[in-house]
Amino acid sequence: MEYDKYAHEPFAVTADLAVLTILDGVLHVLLVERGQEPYQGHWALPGGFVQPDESAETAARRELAEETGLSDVSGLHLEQLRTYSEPDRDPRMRVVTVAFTALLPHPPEPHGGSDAAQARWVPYDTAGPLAFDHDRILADAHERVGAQLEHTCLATAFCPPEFTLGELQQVYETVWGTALDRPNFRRKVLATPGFVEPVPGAARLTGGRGKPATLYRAGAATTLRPPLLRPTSEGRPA
Amino acid sequence: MEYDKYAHEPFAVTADLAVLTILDGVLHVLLVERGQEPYQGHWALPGGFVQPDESAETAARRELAEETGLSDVSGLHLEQLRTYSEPDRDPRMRVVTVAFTALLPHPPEPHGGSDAAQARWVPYDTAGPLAFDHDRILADAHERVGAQLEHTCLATAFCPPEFTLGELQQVYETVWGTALDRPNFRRKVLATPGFVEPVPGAARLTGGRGKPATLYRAGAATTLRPPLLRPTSEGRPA
DNA sequence: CCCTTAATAGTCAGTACGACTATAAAGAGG
DNA sequence: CCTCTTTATAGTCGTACTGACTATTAAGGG
Repeated sequence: MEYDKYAHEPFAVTADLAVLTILDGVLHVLLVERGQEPYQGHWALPGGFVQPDESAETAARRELAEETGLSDVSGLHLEQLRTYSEPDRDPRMRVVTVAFTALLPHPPEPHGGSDAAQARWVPYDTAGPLAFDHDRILADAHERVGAQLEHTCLATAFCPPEFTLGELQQVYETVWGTALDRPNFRRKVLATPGFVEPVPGAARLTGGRGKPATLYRAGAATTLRPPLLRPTSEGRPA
Repeated sequence: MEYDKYAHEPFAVTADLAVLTILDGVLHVLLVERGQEPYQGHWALPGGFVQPDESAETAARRELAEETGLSDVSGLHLEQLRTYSEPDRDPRMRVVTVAFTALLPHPPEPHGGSDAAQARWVPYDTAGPLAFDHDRILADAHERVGAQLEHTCLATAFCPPEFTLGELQQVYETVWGTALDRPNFRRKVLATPGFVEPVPGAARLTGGRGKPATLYRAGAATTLRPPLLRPTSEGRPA
């Protein structure tokens, strides 16, 4: 790195977030409506400028707290996705964006955020054309999360502290968009030590219609060996 | 993203590279010796400032060409690793670094690079304390490449256009640091459609001592389904 | 009281995998 | 020229895992 080259051009650096959650069995993403040009009135991923004293991670967590109104975002899953730096991705100036993915269990109502724009949970499939290159960022986030489900215990990040195996399976089915065989999924999950552990208490009391399910907690494991691969569905180009 | 917040602070953006290759069965990384403060005389990952008209990817590829002296870097594997943005990672100013990994088959002698510093291939294990947070970047790159070998056909990027299965296996063994069973490795690789394809010509003529091996080319596949998992070695914390 | 719903248990054949053994084809050294 | 070493390649075998099922259990709804 050559330092005397500096002052060539300053970059603005932002941290943008693809905040995903599952509402009523449908994958949702948190979007904000832009209150100003460019792309005024368009929907975009929440985010903001990285401040002088914070890292991109810190900025992302701060923005996440502001946009969702969550009081405690310290335990939430936040992961760097990748950085987008094409010169023309912003019509106004040179902006480099470090994108993050965040996974929420049962999300709160986003209360407009601290900024003028309003925030809303939007079904992933109907997240129309977004501002800037946010369509691509969102697609990258979806693909990344889908891939992570195969190799990590990340799925529990979509679930509340205590959950049933049915709910965990729904996470996989929702993100992957495929149906899974229930007994096989159960066998696989329980055979992975540290993925989930049963809650000593009793079964679920919620207004479910069928047999009550036992509740589980996230275990200590983070990686899935062997992985839980999504159905080949032959279509996936190798 | 709020634009009127801009002008708060300019960031310098650099693209740094963890260029890996295998020399004599040992994983090597390309390092440059810094010619100026800070960290003058220390070794560091090659890299440089992103110019106004280029993306981080473009800058990384340009730096790669400059440092390695390769005339054609268009076909080489280059992949974004992650971005490092801690406020204090550079003692001089606020620098955000987009890190990349690059994989080379048979590398050329690095001829000092275009910048004053000299460049050299250094065994990964002896890549001592590096400047800035480059130790961490290098470790992240190693871990990422190791993980990619499990799920992608990336290993061929370490090999010349035509290679033997023994050479391909050596890539896995070198990066993972573990020995693999040769017949099983061979069975697995050949059972994955599109991973490698035999070269119609004859076997290798090189001065090998044993039975000549058939030559293979990289196939069209990019992902490995099912994955080629590294030996559990029980030690890996799940 | 029966039907529906959902959770959980269990079966079974095909496949993948790890650990081996065996054979083939080259060079090295006497 | 023969043998030993080296490396590639072929094949075996028992275990574990997977996908596709069927069966049973425990709730709620009409």
